[in-house]
Amino acid sequence: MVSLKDISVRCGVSVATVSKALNGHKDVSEATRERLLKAAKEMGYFPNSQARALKTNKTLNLGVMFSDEAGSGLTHEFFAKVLNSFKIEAEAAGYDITFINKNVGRQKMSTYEHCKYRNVDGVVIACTDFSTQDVYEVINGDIPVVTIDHIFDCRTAIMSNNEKGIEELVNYVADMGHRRIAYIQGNRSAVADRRLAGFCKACMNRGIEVAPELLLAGDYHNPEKTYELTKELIAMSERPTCIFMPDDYSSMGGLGAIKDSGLSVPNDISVVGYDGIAYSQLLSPKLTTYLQDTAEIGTEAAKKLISLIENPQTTFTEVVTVDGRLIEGASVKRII
Amino acid sequence: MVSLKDISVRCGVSVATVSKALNGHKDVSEATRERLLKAAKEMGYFPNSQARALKTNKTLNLGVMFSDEAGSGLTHEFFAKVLNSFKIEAEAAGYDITFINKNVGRQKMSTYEHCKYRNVDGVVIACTDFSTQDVYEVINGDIPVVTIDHIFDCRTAIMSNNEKGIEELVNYVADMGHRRIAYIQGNRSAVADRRLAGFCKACMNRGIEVAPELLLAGDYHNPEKTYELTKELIAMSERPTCIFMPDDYSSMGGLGAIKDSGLSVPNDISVVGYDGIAYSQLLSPKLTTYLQDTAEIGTEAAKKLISLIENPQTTFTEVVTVDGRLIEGASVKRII
DNA sequence: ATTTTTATCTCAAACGTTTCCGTCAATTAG
DNA sequence: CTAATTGACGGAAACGTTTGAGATAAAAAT
Repeated sequence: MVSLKDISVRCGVSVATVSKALNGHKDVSEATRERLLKAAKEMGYFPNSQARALKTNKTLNLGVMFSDEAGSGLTHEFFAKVLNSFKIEAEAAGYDITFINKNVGRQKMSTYEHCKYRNVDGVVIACTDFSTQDVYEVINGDIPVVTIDHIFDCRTAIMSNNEKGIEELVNYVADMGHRRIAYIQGNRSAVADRRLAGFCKACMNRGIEVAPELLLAGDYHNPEKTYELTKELIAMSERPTCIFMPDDYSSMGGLGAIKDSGLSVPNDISVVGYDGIAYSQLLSPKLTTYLQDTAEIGTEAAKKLISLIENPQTTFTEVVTVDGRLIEGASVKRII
Repeated sequence: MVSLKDISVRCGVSVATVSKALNGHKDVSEATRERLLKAAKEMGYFPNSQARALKTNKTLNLGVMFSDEAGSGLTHEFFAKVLNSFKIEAEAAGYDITFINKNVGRQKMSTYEHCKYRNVDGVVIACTDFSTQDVYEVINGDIPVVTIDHIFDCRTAIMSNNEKGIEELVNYVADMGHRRIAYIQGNRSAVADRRLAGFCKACMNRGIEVAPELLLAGDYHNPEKTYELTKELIAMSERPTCIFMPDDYSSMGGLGAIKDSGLSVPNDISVVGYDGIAYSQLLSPKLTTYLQDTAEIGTEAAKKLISLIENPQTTFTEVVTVDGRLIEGASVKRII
């Protein structure tokens, strides 16, 4: 490994000068700068990030805390897409991203401790469960943090506009004439709460009664559970004309239940999903759903985080709301 | 930030002793070790990974090179799952993983240069295109490397058994009585070649003619293209009784084409996919496909890479083949 | 009682940077 | 012509570790 020193001896200058030349400081003549740059290139020099970080306390490294009770963080399409755009934006700004977990070497440590150990410049948190000790520690630590889809006091959050998304779907469905609408919730979480709030509010605005028996407690990303619940709904004496599934993926289970019951979508019953994943538009009929702007969420998260890091004095905690877009498929039938 | 020095002054011992105590060296008495450990904990000490790496030349950090012409690396379910299990295994062994790209700070650099800069202990490469200059540099560098689904000379590779997968599918389909089988290829790559080879070989073994007009050049992960090609196949005078789709995701396009033509699966035409993604089993009929053992691939990749890193002298380059498993759905009809 | 071993700890260099401060010559100002 | 300014560069400390070689004292062996 070729170091600054190697260059300095070969060129007969001091290490300090080489460092300054390569980092574009002004107190080095143009002539020597070029000479040193040339030598550096010839010798295949690359800065040692560890040494640099040791001195500067900047690692140009962003931690990603992605957890999920199922442990399948990356397999989750929403997370994967958000992370992907986060990564692209971060990389464009010169930051690397590394996953933060709970052990390094043989030692166990908390996520926060891990962040300190690696000296990440900032952390983005995207979890299904924000109520853990691990999250709490990071939130209360002194590393810049951005959270996704969860609001903590005094921390910047990027929020997918869940409330608005559901509202738009309710309005759409109401416009199609539906009045008896079932809603299968996701597992209890801030996101689920917000969506439910949006549902109830929009129903109220449209004068639609929210019948308790049509408000089912389901799970996100759980087609099996959704299958069961959909069966229950279908078996009702006064069957709903439209079902809100927890998300697109789960809706596959719901659609299966409907098919297995000898009914068809949208003729016998209408269905809407949530997320706007690719598959939803490959089904027939295409699913009417709400596309979350995952690209924008990830990009925004990276931008805000980097801004917090690089301009700590001028950047303030804020909540960024990212709207999505209703995708009109063919899974909702006009009944009026 | 509390350092070894802080502990040493507080406890009245030398920095060296603290270091040794905390790292479990034997030349420190049990009494002082405990005293130091206690102090370290109380003071909230955490080792500085940069300083440590600077000395030891080990970062406990693994680079991940995930590229994809579409730039959608993480969104790709196969990649995401492999990466996920890779991550789990690596973390269990105490390694972090960071994505390697082409710029750090304001500077542009090649992937290999980036690896050197970050001093990753090893790199795993999973790309759709292995023929780039960037891959070439890494392969020819001096960092331990494991590749996924591509074989380079003198480098360990983890291979999904594509040949066997297709062979099993052909045998299954042949057992069901199909003789006129269409095969939509993925885009030109080592994987596509291997699958095609498996297809031809198995057909030959079963005495099935591989008709050139039934061998179509398609794309992986491209439902639209697959839609078109399936339409072409359906329109043939002597229509195939079974179609091999490039992969499960693409097959959604093919299934759409069949439905749009007023035909049904599997009654009018049989279909098989490849990958075994979750969605394929939520369709009705369920897709008959080949489940790649992504968990094993990722786990194996991490194990081999770590082994190369930690036992450079006793570990040799090898090719690990990971078998998958045929999933019998209901998309292939028995016609004999 | 002397020597050897063992256990425990310290010294000090090294890893590759960055950066403040100082030096020295050349240029400009007075 | 002297004094002040500027430009270009070097010295050296510092960041937080690790580690082999030495030091010291206590224990064991002779």
